[in-house]
Amino acid sequence: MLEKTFGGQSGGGQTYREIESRIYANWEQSEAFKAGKRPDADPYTIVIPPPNVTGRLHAGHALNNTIQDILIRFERMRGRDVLWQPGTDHAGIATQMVVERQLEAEGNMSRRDMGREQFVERVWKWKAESGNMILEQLKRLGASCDWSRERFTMDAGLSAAVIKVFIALYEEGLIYKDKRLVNWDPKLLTAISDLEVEQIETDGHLWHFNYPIEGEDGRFITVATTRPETMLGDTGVAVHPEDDRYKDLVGKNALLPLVGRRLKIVADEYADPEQGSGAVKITPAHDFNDFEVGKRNGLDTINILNADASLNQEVPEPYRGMDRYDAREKVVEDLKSAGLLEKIEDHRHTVPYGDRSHVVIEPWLTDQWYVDAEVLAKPAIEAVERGDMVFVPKNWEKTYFEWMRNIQPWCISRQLWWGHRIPAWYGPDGETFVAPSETEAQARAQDHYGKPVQLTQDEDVLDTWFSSALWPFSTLGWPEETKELARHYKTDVLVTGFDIIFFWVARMMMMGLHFKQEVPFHTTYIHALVRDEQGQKMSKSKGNVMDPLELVDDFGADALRFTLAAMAAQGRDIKLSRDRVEGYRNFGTKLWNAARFCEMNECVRQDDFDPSSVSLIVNKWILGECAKTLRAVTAGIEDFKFNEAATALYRFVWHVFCDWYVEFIKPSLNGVDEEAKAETRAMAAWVLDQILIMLHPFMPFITEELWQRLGESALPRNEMLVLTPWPEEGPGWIDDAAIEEMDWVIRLISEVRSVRSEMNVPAAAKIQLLIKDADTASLQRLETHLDMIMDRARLESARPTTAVPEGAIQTILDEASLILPLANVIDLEKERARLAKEISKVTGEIDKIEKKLSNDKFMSRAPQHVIEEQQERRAEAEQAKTRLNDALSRLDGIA
RNA sequence: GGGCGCGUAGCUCAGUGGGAGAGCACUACGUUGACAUCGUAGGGGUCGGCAGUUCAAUCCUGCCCGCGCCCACCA
Repeated sequence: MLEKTFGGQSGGGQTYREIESRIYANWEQSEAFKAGKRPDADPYTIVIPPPNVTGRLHAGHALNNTIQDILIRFERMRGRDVLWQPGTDHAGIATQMVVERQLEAEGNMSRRDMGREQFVERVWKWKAESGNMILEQLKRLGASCDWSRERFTMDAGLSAAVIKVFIALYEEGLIYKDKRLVNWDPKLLTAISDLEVEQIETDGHLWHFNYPIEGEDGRFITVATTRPETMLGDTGVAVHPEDDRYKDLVGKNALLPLVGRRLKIVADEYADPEQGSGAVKITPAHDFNDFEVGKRNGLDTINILNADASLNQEVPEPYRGMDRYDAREKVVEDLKSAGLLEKIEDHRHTVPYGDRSHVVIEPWLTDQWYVDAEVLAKPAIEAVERGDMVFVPKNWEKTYFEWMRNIQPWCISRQLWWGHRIPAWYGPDGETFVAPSETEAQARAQDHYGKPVQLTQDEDVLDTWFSSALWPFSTLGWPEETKELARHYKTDVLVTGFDIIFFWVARMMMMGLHFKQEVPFHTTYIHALVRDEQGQKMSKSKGNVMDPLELVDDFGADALRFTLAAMAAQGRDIKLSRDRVEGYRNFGTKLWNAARFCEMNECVRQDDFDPSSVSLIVNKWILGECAKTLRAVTAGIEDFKFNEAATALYRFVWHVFCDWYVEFIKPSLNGVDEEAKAETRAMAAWVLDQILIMLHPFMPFITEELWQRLGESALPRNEMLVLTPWPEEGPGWIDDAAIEEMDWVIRLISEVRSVRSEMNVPAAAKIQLLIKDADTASLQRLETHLDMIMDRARLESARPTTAVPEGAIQTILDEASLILPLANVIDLEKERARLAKEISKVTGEIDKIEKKLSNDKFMSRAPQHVIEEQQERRAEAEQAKTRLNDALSRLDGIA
């Protein structure tokens, strides 16, 4: 016998965590998630977006993995040979930061004191101890990954893939080293890519300085800047070539205050005559635009910053070693005292911040490794143009194209220790040897120099996204030609949020096409971002993080999953609300109790049961409704419309199966017609099974549990639900006549209930008392009122019908007779108001239809069936109006 | 500056070229029978505004208002 609920106090006192981990263990033990067990079936493959090893499950992960798991479980049930490839990402910066923080907290030595080798060892130790948490958390969600194939981006195999790709691209000239301005993070002391820079709107100032012109006493040129401290690195001033104000100054020099350097005044289109004074100071070493201007005009590039953004030896003595912001104040002050500060304006502009360090990024001149993304992007653009890879929703391809068509060189070197070290070695004269190993590099160096030399390996590691870009094939064994690679590449669907289209999707496309000559996946499903109830992006600093694990603890994984699926409509952010999760927990309870009802009534499935053979109308009807639900759920998942699938299931289970079917079959189950009873029992059991199957991808735990438990008391199950085949609709399952008939019955009953409820009917016993005491006058009033009630019911029943109406009409009469004695509690005013309102509503509708039907154009151009519909509607409305008016006048008669 | 998206019930959101929907919240009534993690019923919306296309617009088009996000630029 089933308990009252699945989990919780009335569920045998077991927590969701206990029950769910038991079920999960069973799945794993039976290797249900293992790929390769159906060699004759079509493969279906998803690679997980590898969470950072430092990750802790947040709502975004929960959504992302719920969707993947729905797809995976669905396709597994449809018989495909499914591989959901799991793993984690080494997350260079994030992980290094976590471990460094830990060292700091322990009061141990810093990373640099410790030395590279020891530090990396320490990170590995950390990974072994705590790097698995996120995957354990995915298991709690029910994720059915093939854990036997778990990978890590720094595994030997994946690292080999990284080296191979690096060397191949280097040899093709698509990876190169270059000295240029990069986004430098002065806190983390590493270069970062454009994508890791966040532009943040900030209130700042615009300082206007006067630079004296050399040889022309008293003449100045005014320049403006948002960053006064950079003036110490100025090497020129630019004006527009067509700007008459400055034409005579081009070729002359300005004198840089505080420093005394001569600044060449150059003509360059970059200077915008409309902006400020039209003259702009040029600091090639510390501004991306200025760098280009400097290059074009042969200006010096003077780097005035240290790695930590303090000022270096290139500036006059008083400024040396100062922090950039202290230097800013001092520069302004000094210029002011020199009388060269023209003015200060308030100015709102964007300032670049590091997305991890949250400090202001400096453009800084360094040697870094770059990928020639433009060349790699070309095939990746074409593949999407051709439709080899489609975005769902399609709109995102626009974003993808936009970025890919304007792609910049990708800076892939990072000045970190945790990551794939760049396989480049340098000879004593700086000659570069890119090779798979130091031994190999040595050999090449020997060839080059003619003798053995001392080599030093490049200190840098690769951007984490470099290895992520290879994930769809590196996890399958590439560069080895494994059978998994042959079978599962290309993969089927990539599921991710739009925030990493550039970081990851685009780069996987580039690498996949370059090294496998095929797209890594044929579909990318972009889901919404999860936000909190206020619509804010969840973040720790805002304190609005909704912990999915807490929700799982409180309401079960199924409830959270169903919530996310039901809210996964495309094109909008998801706001996760606890109430909603609770509501879907209740849905699970409802299902559980429907099963409990079936169990109590001995509704057990029959081995040879053919659902299309049923004879009772109610059973024909539920079969049809079930089939319609099956269609909706299947189509919903196939089309990535998870909310539609979830809604269809919710409605069917609760509002069709529980609300109506279960109520309708109670008489049969308690009756004496053994044949009807047997059919109904078998049907109820069969429908319940269909529900469990269809619901399983969404709510795997509760459905699996019910599947097992319901199998105990009757026919044993052949296999676990997780491996049970998805249903196929049989011929004749949808019987339109039965559905129409039952729809009408349901409408009728609802109407009667509505009337009853409005009459405020108390318990039957009370009614009996009232009847005894009722006087003639009130009885008379009630009779009149009864007519009105009947009118309302007839309104709904104004159609010819079979079998049911007699009984239904009887029901109305029964119900109404109960109401009879209640004349005294009827609020006549309220009833009058209600009638008046309905009359005006109906009148309005009639007017509208009338107008439409008298429209010549409508009559000549609208399709015939539409005209007929409208005429029918008008007739119905007029009938209704008549009745309502009658009722109103009778009501007036009572009063 | 370029692009994307959103505005529908008190709240959160579905949805459709031809009769406005769900969940939650709210109100009333109801618990010895699957389920109070429940049931029955009810109130509540000129579908952001204006114009256009159409026989017909909440839906398509344009403009406007409000909100959000992405990219680029910013002396």
